[in-house]
Amino acid sequence: MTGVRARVRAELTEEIKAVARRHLAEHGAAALSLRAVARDVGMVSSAIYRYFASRDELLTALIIEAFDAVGEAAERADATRRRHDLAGRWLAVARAVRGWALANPHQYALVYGSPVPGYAAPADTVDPATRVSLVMIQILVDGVAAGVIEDDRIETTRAVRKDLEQLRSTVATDVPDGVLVRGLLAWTELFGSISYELFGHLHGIITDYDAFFDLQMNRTGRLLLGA
Amino acid sequence: MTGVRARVRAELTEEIKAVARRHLAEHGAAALSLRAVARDVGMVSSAIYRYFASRDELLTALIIEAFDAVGEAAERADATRRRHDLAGRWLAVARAVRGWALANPHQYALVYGSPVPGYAAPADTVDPATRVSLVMIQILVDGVAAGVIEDDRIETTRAVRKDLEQLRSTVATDVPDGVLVRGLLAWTELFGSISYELFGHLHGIITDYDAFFDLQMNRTGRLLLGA
DNA sequence: TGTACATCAGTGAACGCGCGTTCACTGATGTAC
DNA sequence: TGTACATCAGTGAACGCGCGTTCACTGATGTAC
Repeated sequence: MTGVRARVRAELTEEIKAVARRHLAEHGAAALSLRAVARDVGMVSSAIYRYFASRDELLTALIIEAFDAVGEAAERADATRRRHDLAGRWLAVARAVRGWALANPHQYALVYGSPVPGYAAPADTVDPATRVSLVMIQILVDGVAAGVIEDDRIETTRAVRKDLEQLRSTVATDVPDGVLVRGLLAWTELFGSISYELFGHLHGIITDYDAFFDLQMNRTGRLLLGA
Repeated sequence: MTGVRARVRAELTEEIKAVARRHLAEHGAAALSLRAVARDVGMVSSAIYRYFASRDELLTALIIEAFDAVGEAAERADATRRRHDLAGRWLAVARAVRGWALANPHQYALVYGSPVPGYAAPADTVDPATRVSLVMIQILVDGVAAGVIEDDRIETTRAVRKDLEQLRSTVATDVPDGVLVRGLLAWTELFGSISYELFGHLHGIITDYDAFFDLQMNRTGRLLLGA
């Protein structure tokens, strides 16, 4: 029967990724070693090369996985709220992203932290990366369609106007510039807050992280949705 | 004359730090190697141990330097504006921090990016780390003293209230909770924006980074200072 | 002021480690006639 | 259906690399009498 070799191959590829994911979760991306992964899979180190052409290719697979995981978490959280409950959706998504980050700090650092030295992300990682942002953009699109989110005037350069136009034409039909900018601001605020907490900059300042995060995201949500 | 040995020692310590700083700037913290630094200083690798007890100690020195540098950049920028020009001060400080980050991306990543694997920051790094935040807190303190910044109501837990009280009692006398929270939000927004840009997440979305940053920080400033 | 001793900087070799990647190979699994 | 050949997975040894840290040592610089 054709395909049995292919199936075993697919299974082993998955197993290697699973072990690599565990190593990443435990020791971080910089410490991810092909040899160590091979040892844990029960292979000799050179055998990994039948499945991944290099360490970078394995890293790329993990990055795609991480983007997918956080994207899925955001989508699921978004789906738990009614479509017109924009504030609720925003908070749910924000909490979901933070929850995923706290549960998978090294994965979070891999995709949203400082770049891995010597690694350049290939084009394959672009699409999975956008998945999570599409969730938030959809909140904006829905809000604008329902007439609930108001635009406001912004002053900026022609280049930025063009960037926003470009962004709108690909994913955010009908969302005006002012709203788009607020969206991007909320977005960086979300990742800024999570990074600040996760990378230890609130240590000694805030003790009740959960409540503080909600407080911040509620404010950000009001900024995002209110005029 | 006593002290000549000490002076030479101090000079060499500085030289080692300078070379290490250059290596950090060029290759990042993870790639910082005692042996490579020693080579560039013109010493045998073991000689470094007369000056720094370990690689971690050298890293600590670089972290302190980086915090000091960004703190000083913020202070200088702050001093260029009139004391009562709160919005101007905020934008100047924000631009200064970003400017420093763009000029020294690896240093920025060292202190504000994902933690260096296997390195735990010692207590010595806490004081230099706060220097830059003190600049912004002073803007809030001045604004409150001048009666320009208004408080607003926040809903949160007792634990967060206590955290804010603690923060106020050490550095931000008379700044009410609502303003403190807005300050922290602006702060994470600033570092979130810089990290987002520096770590490549705006790539393909924004081309005019300077204008986009100003746009964001102007908004953040209004949120911070307006009620 | 001159000498005896202590302090310290820098040397060079070594320890022990782990890494990514290549390569010639064995043996099993699939494919074509 | 059975045989000959091609494909592929996995092996084991090796290459060449660089790292942090330790240690016994030499020789120069300071200090005390």
